[in-house]
Amino acid sequence: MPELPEVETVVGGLRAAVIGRRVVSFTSSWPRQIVGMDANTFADRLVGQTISRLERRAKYLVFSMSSDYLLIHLKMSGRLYITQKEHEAQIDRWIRAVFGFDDESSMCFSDLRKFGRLYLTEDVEQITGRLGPEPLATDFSVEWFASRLARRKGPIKGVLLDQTVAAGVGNIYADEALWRARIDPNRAATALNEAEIKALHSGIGAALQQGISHEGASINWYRKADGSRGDEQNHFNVYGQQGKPCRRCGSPIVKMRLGQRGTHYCPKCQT
DNA sequence: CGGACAACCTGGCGGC
DNA sequence: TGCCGCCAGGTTGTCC
Repeated sequence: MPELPEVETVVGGLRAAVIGRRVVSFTSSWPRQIVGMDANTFADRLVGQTISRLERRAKYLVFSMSSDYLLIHLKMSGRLYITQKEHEAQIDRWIRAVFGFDDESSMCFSDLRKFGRLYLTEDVEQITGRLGPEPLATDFSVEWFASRLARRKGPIKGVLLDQTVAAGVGNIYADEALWRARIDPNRAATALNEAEIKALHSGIGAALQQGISHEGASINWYRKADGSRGDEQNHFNVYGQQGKPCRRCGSPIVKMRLGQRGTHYCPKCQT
């Protein structure tokens, strides 16, 4: 589920509620979500720390605490909600962890598929160090992007999903970016010319920006921090649009399998 | 190092 | 209805 725009939306929805909050309790019903230490160690170390900042890095939420960073990755089905203590149980069926705060509110981590992960570390780089630049920041330059593509023989679609290339892009926004750039997802990354790389670079930015402006895509599990849905799913050009006419040329959108991922594109105008 | 693929989980959906 | 297989916004480990 959540890619860069969804995580960005969740971060924005949580920030006001968590900044300045001290963690007074932590419970987990699925300890395997905690990476690198057992649940008791995690809880003991976390409780008492105060949240000073909340940022997004790629698809991670990064909470700056008194002496550690708390990182959360939502993977496919993770949700984060702010709620009052007495309402925790009724949020949804898949609450795997609850962070209790000093003002009686809680942050609930719901995760149907149990792929989501929690990290507590003094050194945030240990977890985010291998990620590529933020695709919406200026250090994600066309030149840098081109240099990364030049050493990848495989299909461009797969390269867009590589978090060391465009950190935060996932399956939806990769397909949408390729449609915007009119590039066939099967094309070898090394075969793209300068104009195509430039178009793809700006296609990535435009697709992500549109996702953010619609507060993410709620196809299935993604929810905002207040439990409501995003709207981006109503604005897709290709993702999930198989059989429907291309908004640009009218010919039917096709879904295929590329790598292990469903891939949506217009065979007529993406070449 | 790169590529291919299985694994991690649960639930929804289409087909029979 | 019921069962079965397939699919899903992601990453990581293993093998070649």
